[in-house]
Amino acid sequence: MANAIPSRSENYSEWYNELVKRADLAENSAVRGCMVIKPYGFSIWEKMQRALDDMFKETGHMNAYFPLFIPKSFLSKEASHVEGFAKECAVVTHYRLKNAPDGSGVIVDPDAKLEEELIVRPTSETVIWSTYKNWIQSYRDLPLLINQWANVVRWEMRTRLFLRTTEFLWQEGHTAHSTSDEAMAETRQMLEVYARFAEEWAAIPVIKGYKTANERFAGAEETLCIEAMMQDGKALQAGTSHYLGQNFAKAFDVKFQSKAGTLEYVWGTSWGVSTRLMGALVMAHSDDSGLVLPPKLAPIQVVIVPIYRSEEQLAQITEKVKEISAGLRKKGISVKFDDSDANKPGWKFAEYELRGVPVRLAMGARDLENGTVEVARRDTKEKMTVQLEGIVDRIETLLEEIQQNIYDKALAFRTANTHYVDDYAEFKQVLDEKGGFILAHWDGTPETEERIKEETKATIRCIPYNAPEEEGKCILTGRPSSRRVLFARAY
RNA sequence: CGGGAUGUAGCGUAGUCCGGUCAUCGCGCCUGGUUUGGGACCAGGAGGUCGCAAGUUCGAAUCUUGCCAUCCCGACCA
Repeated sequence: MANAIPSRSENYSEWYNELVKRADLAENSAVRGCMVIKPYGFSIWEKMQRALDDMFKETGHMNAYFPLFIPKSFLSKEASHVEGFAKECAVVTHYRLKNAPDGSGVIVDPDAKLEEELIVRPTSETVIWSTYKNWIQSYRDLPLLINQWANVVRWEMRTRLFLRTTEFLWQEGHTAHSTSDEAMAETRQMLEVYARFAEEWAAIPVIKGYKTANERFAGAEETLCIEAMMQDGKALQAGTSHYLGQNFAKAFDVKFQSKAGTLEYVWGTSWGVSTRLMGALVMAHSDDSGLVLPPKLAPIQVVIVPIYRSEEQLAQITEKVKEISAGLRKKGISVKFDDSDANKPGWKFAEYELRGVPVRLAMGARDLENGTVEVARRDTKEKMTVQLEGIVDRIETLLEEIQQNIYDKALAFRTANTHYVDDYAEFKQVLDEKGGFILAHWDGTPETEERIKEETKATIRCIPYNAPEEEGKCILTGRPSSRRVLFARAY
């Protein structure tokens, strides 16, 4: 192992950083805090986009595109929204450059100052609601179900590839409804979509729940989220869906005439997932040998490595491989045949493990003779030699098995690292010694939540949907509580 | 922005205290050959304003000053 990446146990965050770079997902760019998503990484993101986009369409949404720039005044219209977003934004103040008088390059032309500054969108509620005002007059115009795939900018202090970058890619859904109930139903529905995507595609089990008032999206009345556990026990918010009430409708004066003839403000939602999901994918499944990708999101699902001593042998192998590839492709399975002679088989094995290719086939002289092929699965690293007959069906089944196994493994890990705690001292001890999720009682006040956060760095990730009614006492104050909430240290 | 550290080839590094054949080594890259069932080997080769700018000196990667950048720890966050 000449090029081993750091191990998870030694230094988890270094393992993550190295893995993202070495597996060719992304790298830091020349621009502070901004990353370059490389082709291999981007093809995973494309698969995520495709899966999510299909689900959005199935639930009746359409894509549209709104401006990158937002007039500064828009951001002042929704009071709590400003509070949450006005701070870390990129601001365009000028529209022209000119040559520096001393020839040292270009400078901003001071005469080209904008009348009103433009904000590079940190999220698009404001531009979109200002547009919706023109689109909505009647209850017949509702519901309005729009999504946009876009980039946004948030001027974060410290960045990490995929997890927190200054510019990131995401999708943001923005819907408008004639009733509160319908908006709330939409909010829930989209959280379900996210949960289904996380579990069925990314193979990441998630906990669905409500954010506390402290953690709520700026401008939302209710924020729903899915929370995932990473292999270091920390939580990662994988998606959010917000019930906006009439906040943005009021801020942008978006009203509709009801069937009864009354004029009412519309009800809104917004929901989003970002390239942060890429980080979640890496941290949830991968191991010390590299990425472990769920087959449904893997850019290459099957790689075939020939092992040969002569050109004739390679030709024979290639012929067999063509049959297998054709069969796999017919089933929609992506295959790569790596017959480059730049590297030896051993090198290729390690390389494709690093890149997380779910299934590897190796074929050599031995196999030609016996009519077999070596099948290796990335998730368990098991290898077996199997007959060529029926190989395509076998691989198809194997891919499904791997998808399921990766999910099961993540779920087992989460279960093993979720603790029920009833005492504050134990709470701190579990956090420091074991990490993971903690289900504990909380008195429901922001003050208590804040103090626990300050003292332990743990936050309330969510109030789980399915939290059973249970009498208990707040771990900090001892005041009564009727259900447990989910605490964890988070990304 | 506060605290700490680091900038030497595409990447990772030695040398910096003590100025003088010191620009070192590994990976990668190029050429040719032998190899190929778990990260091959041999031979040859290309590649560096030592972060930038001043200064001290006969002489600076090394000393001084000032910039710039990056990383780690905080405050902020999808």
